[in-house]
Amino acid sequence: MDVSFLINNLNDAQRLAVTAPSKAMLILAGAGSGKTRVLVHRIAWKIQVEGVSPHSILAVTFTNKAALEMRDRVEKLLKFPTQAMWIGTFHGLAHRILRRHASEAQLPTTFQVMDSDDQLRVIKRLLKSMRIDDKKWPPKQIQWFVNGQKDEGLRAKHLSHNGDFFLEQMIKLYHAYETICNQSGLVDFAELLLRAHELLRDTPELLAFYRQRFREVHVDEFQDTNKVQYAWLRLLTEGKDNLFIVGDDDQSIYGWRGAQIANIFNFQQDYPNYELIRLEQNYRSTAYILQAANQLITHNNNRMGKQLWTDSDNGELISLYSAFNEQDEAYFVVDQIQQWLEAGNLKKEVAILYRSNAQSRQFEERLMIEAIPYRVYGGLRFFERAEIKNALAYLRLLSNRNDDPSFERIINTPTRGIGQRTLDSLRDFAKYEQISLWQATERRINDNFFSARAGNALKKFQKIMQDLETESHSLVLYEKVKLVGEKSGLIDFYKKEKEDRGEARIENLEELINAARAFDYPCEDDETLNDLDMFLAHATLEAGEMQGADADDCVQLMTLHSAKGLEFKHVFMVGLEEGLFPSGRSIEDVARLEEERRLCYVGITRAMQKLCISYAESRRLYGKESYPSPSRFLREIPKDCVQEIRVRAKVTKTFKTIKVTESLGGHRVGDKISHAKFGLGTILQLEGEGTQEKVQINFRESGLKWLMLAYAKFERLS
DNA sequence: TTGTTCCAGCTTTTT
DNA sequence: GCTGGAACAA
Repeated sequence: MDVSFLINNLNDAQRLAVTAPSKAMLILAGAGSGKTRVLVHRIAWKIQVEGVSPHSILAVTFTNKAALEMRDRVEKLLKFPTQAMWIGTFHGLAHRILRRHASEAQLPTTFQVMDSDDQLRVIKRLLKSMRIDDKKWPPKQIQWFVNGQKDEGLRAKHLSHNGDFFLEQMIKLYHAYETICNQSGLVDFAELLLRAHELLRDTPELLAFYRQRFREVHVDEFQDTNKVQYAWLRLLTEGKDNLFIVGDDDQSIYGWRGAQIANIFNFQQDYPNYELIRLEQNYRSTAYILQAANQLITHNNNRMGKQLWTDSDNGELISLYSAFNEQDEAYFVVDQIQQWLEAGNLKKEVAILYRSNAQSRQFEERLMIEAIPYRVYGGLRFFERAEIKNALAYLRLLSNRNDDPSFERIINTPTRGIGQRTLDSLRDFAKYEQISLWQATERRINDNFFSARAGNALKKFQKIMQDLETESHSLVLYEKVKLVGEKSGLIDFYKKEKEDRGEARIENLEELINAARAFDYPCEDDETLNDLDMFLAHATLEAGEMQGADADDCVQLMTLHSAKGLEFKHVFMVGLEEGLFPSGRSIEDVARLEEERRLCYVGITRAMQKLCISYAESRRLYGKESYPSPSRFLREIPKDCVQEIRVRAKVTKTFKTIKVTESLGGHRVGDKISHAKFGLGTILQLEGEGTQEKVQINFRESGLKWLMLAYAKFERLS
């Protein structure tokens, strides 16, 4: 059989990686070097050439998007279905294993997955019930602590405080949190991984089964794995060394959420016979862009070392724009986008990348004014909307009455006259009797504990759930979802809301029904899982996959983090200022600063043809004006890749209200001055009034700058 | 129960 | 400077 199509279009390094025998392989794949391609072809090669059963393939990614893409491309390459292969995210696969072996993992068969929002609610509730001051013990911090420990593979019982009061309290809370989760049958994201690891570690038959089953284990973005994820991979492949990992230490940008680049070194130690292949040929960017990226990243010490190269031309110089403030920056960027579009290019080829979400607003406003369609990534996703989460909470409670967080969420949504007092009483009783809120409600109703009013309200709620139970029994999934919308009173409730808002919510609920109708979970023959539970888990694990097709031609706005893995012909990297990028919180710590630099590296390497970098000399941040200095990363990019851009003539249009004058505070255009920091220069423009007086100076050493007259330290040379 | 007001907090984000 | 949550009054 002719298998040349599997290797024909690969370079030498890629071909080596694809055709290497089954053993520990470390593929260091630079940005744009075709790593997904290698993974996809490798899987296809194993099946097509070496006769490995699709059943024996495991491929793990971090995002659903990446998993989907891999599945898609393998399918296109091999031209046969990929259902039998386990291709998915760490969390998705861990969930799958836990569902199959729920009882061995000490979970109820109806266990559900909590997202971070649910998790935070549980913690807040917990603090209340333990009468702990949430000012002194911020819920976010506790969440951070718990997840951090779980990422490290540690449970509360493994931790000791050694007399440290803070730790002691944290451990106590961690413990209490574990108890609640277990009672309610809830599993958070970190727990999925931890439990799946413990399950395999402590159940030899299962471990043996999965070790035997997965002959080829592939991991994408390995630099982002945390300790538990690595331990899980290690369990599955120990002894057989059938672990094929692809990663790029220079693109590790998730250290703050537990990712350990050290896992690459651990891998080298744990699999001493590993083979290393570097993919250094870049097929994405022009030579100038690559040169900038290469040079920037050499400023990091903690790296394995890698030099990207390309066959392509130098391309255009990287543009650098020094904006006068954040509005000027937005004006400049949108102006450049218009030029790009006038030249006959597409909107979707353009991306604006920023460090923090708050920066998007200026660009949105400007794009809106110019009527250029755009799309902002991030923000609230479909399954995270309040109305959707409310409907899902009814479904969860339907599946599992012990799900207290869901009970809390909907007991009075829509309002049915169950007030704080009633709830507090129920909570206390449930806590005292160690039963769920649902059970507490039942018992209190039977005992006629409450006043007629509160009691009736509770009975009403109880009846809703009972009716749902009996009526939904014979229904298919989407009909159940539909029924919940009606019976719960949510639809009626939203109908009464202000028109726009309520209408949108009802539309979303209808969309949820559609999602349920279309839901089709990957099912192997041996799996007979409850479709409602699977749908609910899907909603949590793939909260973002409902977003519309990105086929629309829009300018793309996103953070640098979410740009990883994507590429655009024209990239704007904005806000390169000390304190913003690198983030002020990372400046003091070398490791964190290096992560910021990698983030910058990721940003640069997203660009295929044209890269524009900008910074503002003044920026409004948290309501007050700041005067940041340009990012240190700018100095780390070689000068000969960069050209400075000036478009003053156009930009003054934005500042119609600003008075441009010939002289201000005794200074005149054309004056020669000397500045304490920037040295000698000439005044080019003066504008503004009062405290907003600004002066533009052309410095001999450091070029054009706008300075605030009130702050600037310079004197006139006569 | 709802609307108002005040106050803290404020990278990055997937799962 | 904006937002979300909590505390408070009507």
